Order: sequence, then structure tokens, then C-alpha cells
Amino acid sequence: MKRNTWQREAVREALGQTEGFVSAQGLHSALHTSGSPIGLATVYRALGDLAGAGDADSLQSPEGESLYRACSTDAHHHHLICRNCGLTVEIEADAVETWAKTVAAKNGFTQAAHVVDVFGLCASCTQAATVHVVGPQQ
Amino acid sequence: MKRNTWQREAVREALGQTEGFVSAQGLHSALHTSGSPIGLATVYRALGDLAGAGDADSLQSPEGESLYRACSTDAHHHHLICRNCGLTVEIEADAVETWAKTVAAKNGFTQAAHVVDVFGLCASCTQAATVHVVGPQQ
DNA sequence: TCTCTATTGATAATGATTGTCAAAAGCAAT
DNA sequence: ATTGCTTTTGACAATCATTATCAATAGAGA
Ligand SMILES: [Zn+2]
Ligand SMILES: [Zn+2]
Ligand SMILES: [Zn+2]
Ligand SMILES: [Zn+2]
Repeated sequence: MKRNTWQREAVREALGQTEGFVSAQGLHSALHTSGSPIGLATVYRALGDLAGAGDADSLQSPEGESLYRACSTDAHHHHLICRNCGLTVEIEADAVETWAKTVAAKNGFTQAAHVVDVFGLCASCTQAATVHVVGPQQ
Repeated sequence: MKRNTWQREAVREALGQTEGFVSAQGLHSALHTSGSPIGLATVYRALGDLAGAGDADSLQSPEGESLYRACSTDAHHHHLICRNCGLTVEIEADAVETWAKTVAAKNGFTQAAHVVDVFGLCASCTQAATVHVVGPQQ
């Protein structure tokens, strides 16, 4: 049987308070900064459990880090993520869902699952980036 | 200026001879087995260059490894991957392309890129109903 | 051939993630 | 509340893919 600990609740709480995706390390340092003495390994375990239970979304950043986010809904959905500040928008994609199923079936594949994520620069980060891009490069 | 070395050609060659996606480590050991004394770091560099130049596709396995595959076309495309045997089918997805652009633009995002991969069991692996499972589960 | 410099590769370093295991804490039954 | 059993924790070590070093090697143009 699974036991209830303040550590797991702290992770759930911290994840819920975070805007966008966070890494295990990031969440641990956030918790640590706010005074929690929770251990790093515990944060990894708790996030893994949450993701496994479907209470958190997880994806891999382009750099290979595992990122987590509190799910606002238990329905299947995807994300539009700012690769600069982490701002995340949950998006629906019925068209993509049916497309994935169709293309898999057409090629004889079964048990199809899919990874669909859109990365970009959000509006505010786009402005900030524009300032930096102007001028001599390198 | 970029120089031509037998190492880069060996990587290109080995990648082209590989069915499905391979990791840098995997390709290196394959080369090593076939008698090539190429160094591991060089394989990493060559694969990175190929991917950067658009001559190779890359994606991250669910375990976080970077995998590479020789591109059969230079056009943007996606993959349908058997998570048991690695068989890969290149797929086009104009609908997904436009959808990704649209959803990004609608939310004020710029420089949108996307990750779209479909994992499943190919026809033959479905029959075999094997165990070695790789990839996102349902 | 002769420079000049990009490239290589053995190895060290990095860094995220997982394994270890004794100590601490949940939970159910006394 | 106490006991007893078991899960969970956390400091630390271990793993493992990837990157950084840097002296030695080898393209390529003069
Ligand atoms: Zn942003
Ligand atoms: Zn979907
Ligand atoms: Zn297969
Ligand atoms: Zn695409």
C-alpha cells in the first residue's frame, strides 16, 4: 500500500504552483529555497510516481532533460512550450489524434502512441530576443 | 572550411547501412566491430554534424538517448517507429505541419519547431507479441 | 614539399538520473 | 499510546550518455 508523506504532498504542491514545465532538479532547488529540507532523490521518485499515475505530464526537453508539469486535465492533450521561459499552453489536437491513429493503422502498426510537442518563443520572449538579435553577431 | 576525412565518410556510410534509428554508441560499436578504429568522440561529432546539416534525422528515445537515422529525403518529415524492432517508416504530415504553425501563431509564439513521432508495434512484431518494449506506452 | 589549421581520439570531466542501505516514519493492530 | 512490520526517505556512491581537453595527426592550398 502507498503511504502518505509530506514529501510527496510538497512535490505535488510545488509542481502545481509552477508555471510551465520544470525539471526534477529545478523543482528540488525551488523547494529547497522555500525552506523545505526534502531530498533530491525523493523529488525524482515523487515526480516519477506522479507521471506514472497520470497526475503529471512529462516530456523531454530538446537537451534531454525530463520535464514535468501538473496536469490541468486528465484528458489526453499536448503542449506548446516556450523554450526560453518555459511558459506552456495546453493544446488540443483532435486532427493530430486521428492522423496518428490512421497513419499507424495504414502501415500495419498496432498499439500506437505518439509524441507531439511544439516548441517556440512566446510573445514576450520574442520581443526580448529581438533586442538581442539586433546588431553585430558572434 | 570543412575537410573531408574517412571518419566522416565511414559514419555516413554506416548510418546509411543501418535499418532504423541508432545511437552514437551503437553506431560506434558497429563500426568498431567491422574493424574501424574510429573514435567514439568522432562518431558523436559526425552524427551531430549530419543532423545539423539535415542529412540525418535525430530523435530522443524515451530513455533519453539521442538516436540517428540517415534521411532518405531532405524534405521535412516524421517517423513511425516500431518500439520493438526499430523498424522505421518515414511519414509525411502536411496536416500536422500546418496545424503546428497555426497553433503556434495563434498563441503568439514565433520560431516554432515541433516534435512529432509515432511509436507502435509493426505488423510482424505484433504477431510475435514480443516483450522487449521500447517507447511511450498507451 | 611546406605551412597552416581543422580534425581526430584517448581520456578526463560533466551532469542528470538511478542504486544503496541504514535510519526515519506511516499505518494497523494491539 | 505502544508495538511491530514495512514503506519511504535521504545522503552518498555509482552509472552512463555526452561533452570538453589538448597534444598529435592529417587535409588542402600555396
Ligand atoms: Zn517565453
Ligand atoms: Zn495526442
Ligand atoms: Zn517491429
Ligand atoms: Zn513536421
